[in-house]
Amino acid sequence: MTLYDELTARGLIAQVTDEDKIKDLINEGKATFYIGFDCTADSLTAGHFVTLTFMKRLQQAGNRPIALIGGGTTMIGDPSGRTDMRKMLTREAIDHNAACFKRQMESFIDFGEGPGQAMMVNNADWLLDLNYVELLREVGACFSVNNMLRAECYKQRMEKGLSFLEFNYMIMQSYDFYHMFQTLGCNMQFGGNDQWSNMLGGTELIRRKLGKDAYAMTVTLLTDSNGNKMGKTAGNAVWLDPNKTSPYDFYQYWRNVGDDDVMKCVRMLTFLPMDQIAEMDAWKDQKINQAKEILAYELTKMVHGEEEAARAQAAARTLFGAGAGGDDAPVTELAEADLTDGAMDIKALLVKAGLVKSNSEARQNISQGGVTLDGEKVTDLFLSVSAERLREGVLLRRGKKSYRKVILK
RNA sequence: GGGGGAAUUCCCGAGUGGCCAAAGGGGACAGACUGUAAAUCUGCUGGCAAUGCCUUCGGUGGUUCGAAUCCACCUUCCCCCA
Repeated sequence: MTLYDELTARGLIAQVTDEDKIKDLINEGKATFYIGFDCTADSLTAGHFVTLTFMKRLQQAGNRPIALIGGGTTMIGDPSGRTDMRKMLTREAIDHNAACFKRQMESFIDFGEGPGQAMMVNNADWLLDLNYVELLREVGACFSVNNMLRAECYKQRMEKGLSFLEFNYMIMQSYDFYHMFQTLGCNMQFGGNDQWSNMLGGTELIRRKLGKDAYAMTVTLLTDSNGNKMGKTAGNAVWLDPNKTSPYDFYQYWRNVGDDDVMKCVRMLTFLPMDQIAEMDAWKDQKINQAKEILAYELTKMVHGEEEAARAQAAARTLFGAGAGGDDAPVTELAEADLTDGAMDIKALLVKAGLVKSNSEARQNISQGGVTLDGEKVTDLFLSVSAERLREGVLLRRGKKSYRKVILK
């Protein structure tokens, strides 16, 4: 099975500019492809996951990835899929975020100087020095505003308002491709499907300016069966940084995907062989939970390593299985200073363990019967837990899925 | 350049001097039912030493016994005309 066929079978390819050329290019490992990252946060998210694994697949076939950090474009802000304007970040913040991204990417992508090894570049290096009038003459002339306004990415914004700053995002992104095509031999751009129109801007620019062909390929956006983007819980991103989203929570996110979405995720995100996936496809009802476990395990392994994945899985199994052991539970340590009169109020304990945000929330969860302490339902809002008991460690659980071991040191 | 409008809690959106911690919906969270799923139903949704107190309705000042609501200025956005 060729790489392209596999990508298609996995449902990863959304759109391509020239199917035959691209097939040939990537199957033969002849592509030098770039993908842009808008570094608006200090960690990649589960939303970037498909893209990262896609990059990895391409690299494994001998293609050379270029990870482009949008140090320059982040200063403009991509209006795609947004109804509001992005915050503008300082140069320092962007640099910091870029460094964080690279560290995380290194567990997927092989960076280095050799053939096929990935490189990381920052478009601030060329965008920030552009001269306005020169740019207008050089590339501005190649863009039709009429066409740009028809682009999907601006449609939404046409109703809500689009600043000239953001309108230029497409031009900057196109310029990136044009620049790297010439300086790095980058012949293909790759990205999320929401980037399609911006990407076409680049191939178009290269054709007009240089009379050469460059290609673009987009990856299917990972959405659930309701059409919502995946990789978010409660409006917050699921981060790849273990300090922002613990390996356990990361595992749980995938363990809890809807029935209708499991196999799609397995296909798109894991590196399991296609025949194994075909077999899993037949699993139904109760057995589908096995597929979810495999999905969660595989992904956690990729991001946090085998050891963490095994721990998260063991923790989940004890917690949701028969025994309420909890030896693998995430631990919160308390100090004597956290106690008042040699004991701790149950609400304070919940807050301290990070299971709830405030005492009020704790009160609510308790009165709704959602809190258990060592497996026993807490009914007393003013329950006080003694130091002795805390010293031995208690298993605190809120709702079905959040729990923590709390121990006094 | 001229004129008109808007900014409300996580989001959408009501409220136009006290009855407002602020309707309604969405989302989130908890409970029931389940399979750690979905759907459904119920509860809940600013904070706290909690029949009370504190902070919140773009920002800063002001009027008033009392302001999300009125006034002034500022910021951002939208619409119409040029």
